[in-house]
Amino acid sequence: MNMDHTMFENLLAHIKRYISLSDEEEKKLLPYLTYKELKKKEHVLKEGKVCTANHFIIKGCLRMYSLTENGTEQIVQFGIENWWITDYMSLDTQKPGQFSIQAIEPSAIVILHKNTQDELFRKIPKLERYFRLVLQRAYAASVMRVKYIFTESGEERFRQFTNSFPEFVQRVPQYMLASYLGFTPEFLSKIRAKKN
Amino acid sequence: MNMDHTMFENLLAHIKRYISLSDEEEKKLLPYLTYKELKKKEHVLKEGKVCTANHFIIKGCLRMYSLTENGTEQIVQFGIENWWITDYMSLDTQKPGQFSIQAIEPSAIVILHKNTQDELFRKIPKLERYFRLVLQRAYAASVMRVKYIFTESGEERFRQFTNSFPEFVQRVPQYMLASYLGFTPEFLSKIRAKKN
DNA sequence: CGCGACGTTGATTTGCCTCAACGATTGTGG
DNA sequence: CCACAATCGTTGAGGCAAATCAACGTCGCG
Repeated sequence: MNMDHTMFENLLAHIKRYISLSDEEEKKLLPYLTYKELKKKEHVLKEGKVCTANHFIIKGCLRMYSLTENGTEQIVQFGIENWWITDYMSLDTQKPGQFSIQAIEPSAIVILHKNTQDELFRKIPKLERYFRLVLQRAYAASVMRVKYIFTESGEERFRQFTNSFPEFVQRVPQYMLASYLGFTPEFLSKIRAKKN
Repeated sequence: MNMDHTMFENLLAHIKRYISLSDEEEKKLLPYLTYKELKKKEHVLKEGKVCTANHFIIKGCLRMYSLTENGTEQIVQFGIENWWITDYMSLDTQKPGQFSIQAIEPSAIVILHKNTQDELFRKIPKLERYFRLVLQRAYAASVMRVKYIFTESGEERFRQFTNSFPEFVQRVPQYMLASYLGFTPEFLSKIRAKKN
């Protein structure tokens, strides 16, 4: 693990997009963060476990997913650089959750532990604002997603997603993209065969 | 309009579920709030307009929806007593939004205006925490909803929703419930005809 | 090299939609 | 207070988007 002091720079830069942060506040913040590198396919959370942390992605790509009755995996969220990813439901209730979180690529994350989070927020109350804004955007995006799921066909959603995130589509296997968009890999394959 | 000082009690009580609030802070908060009563079918936001406020529901029931290409309405959210409802996307970007918000029943709301919101948060920083927690729950619920949309059939989603919110199902017309759950009124009617 | 993971293609099936016609209920103006 | 229209829910026939199942090609990796 490459433990120099630049590990947290991406996160600090991200925070400063939303709020100002003095050098002193930065220093206070760092002890609450843990840096971790993840191998491809490594999990940070497994379905049925209590979620104990929030995860900021420095590098790489993670997915949050859930097992369905027929044994397949349903992806509900992807996370890439500069995104926070966690099971907020389990994190909030501290009960076993329904989601697993796993690295799709070799990745690096910063971990913010639940058990010290409130103490951190007491020391740097501004961070409440930062996370409020982060969550507001995440929620807005999630509501938009529900709208698209209901108003657009699978094919339309695929085309829009590809147009919006062309570089991301290259990074993940097609069967994961299909799962995230809510249809089967076979169907995605047929869409691509048509117009291409 | 019944303008006595109890208008904001529901909201104050809701805030105090998440954070403490002194009498003095309460007094500082009140000037930033506006109380409004809504007739059935009255709008607080129309698609294509910039969203300028967040809305806390004191009484009644509202829906957020969007017009589809074929002219029908897609409901993306319901709100009842003690819920905040707004188009966070438009509220954040201050660009025209994709959603309308309308009272389904005669309702009463408290309005928190965007243009004074930051000033309020500067006076009572604790409120950042309150909204962070509110948004965290809303986001968690939205992610769960996406999961159910993808992993359960329409019929299953209807049964689960009915079991989870039996009293709410009574309050809204079936065609709105069908829209929220992502299928047609005809289909909902056929589900009910089966097992009943 | 050989195996397992991933993507493709085709045949068939199905969950839900569309369209249309028809009761029941609500509400509104005369 | 009634008449009539509009709104809402129901039912049935037919159609379509996407799922399922199965077989096969290809590539990367141990």
